[in-house]
Amino acid sequence: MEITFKAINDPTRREILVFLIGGAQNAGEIAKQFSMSKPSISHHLDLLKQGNLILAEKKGQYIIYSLNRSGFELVHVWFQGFAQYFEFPKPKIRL
Amino acid sequence: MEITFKAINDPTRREILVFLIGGAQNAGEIAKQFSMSKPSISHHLDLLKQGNLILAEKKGQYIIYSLNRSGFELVHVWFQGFAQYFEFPKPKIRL
DNA sequence: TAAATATTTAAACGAATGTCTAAATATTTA
DNA sequence: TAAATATTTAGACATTCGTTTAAATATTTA
Repeated sequence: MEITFKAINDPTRREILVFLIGGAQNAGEIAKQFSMSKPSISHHLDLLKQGNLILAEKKGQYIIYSLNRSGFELVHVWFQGFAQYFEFPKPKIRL
Repeated sequence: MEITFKAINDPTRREILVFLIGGAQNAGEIAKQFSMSKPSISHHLDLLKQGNLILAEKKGQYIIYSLNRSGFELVHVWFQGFAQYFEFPKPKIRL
């Protein structure tokens, strides 16, 4: 849990997560989105992976990254206690 | 947003938040929960306040801290995008 | 008004973090 | 097999972070 919150703490890593909502991407494509060296992005990807927020799958010489449900679920569960405290309004329409 | 995620990143601060689910408390009572100096707790409370996760209200010589909806809402909204990504499609009802 | 209580502010310091460049590893292509 | 491509690992360095003790501020009580 500690590592998951830590992973979410950095703005670049949050941007990577949002970027991956659009679909899985290899490391190079992810790095292109940022004005930062590839090793830095690689390091961020590693932390996101450690926090179970992304999955890495090797495909030839590429590594494809995608969102990982389990990290998000962990944070979601933590927040549930507060959601109940505040009684966030439930959507009236089931989509 | 940056400061809100930062505030949530520290384990002591997360414990303070959980503690406050039980109800508002003054700084001294909060500090009692931790084996840490009062100035450290004071600093953590300051960061939580900056992140709009808690409210501070002066009551005589005490300062009463309570959970603040707005910080939690901000994080909640951020997570909504991912919740949608992971959610299984709901069956459509034929009318 | 002086002392006691509650809390914060200030200054210092080691540990953790994010970034870079250079080098290493793995895979594909010529 | 050698060169090119994709990505990571290693090492260095400045900045940020969490903690402490000491001092300051504010309020209440005797």
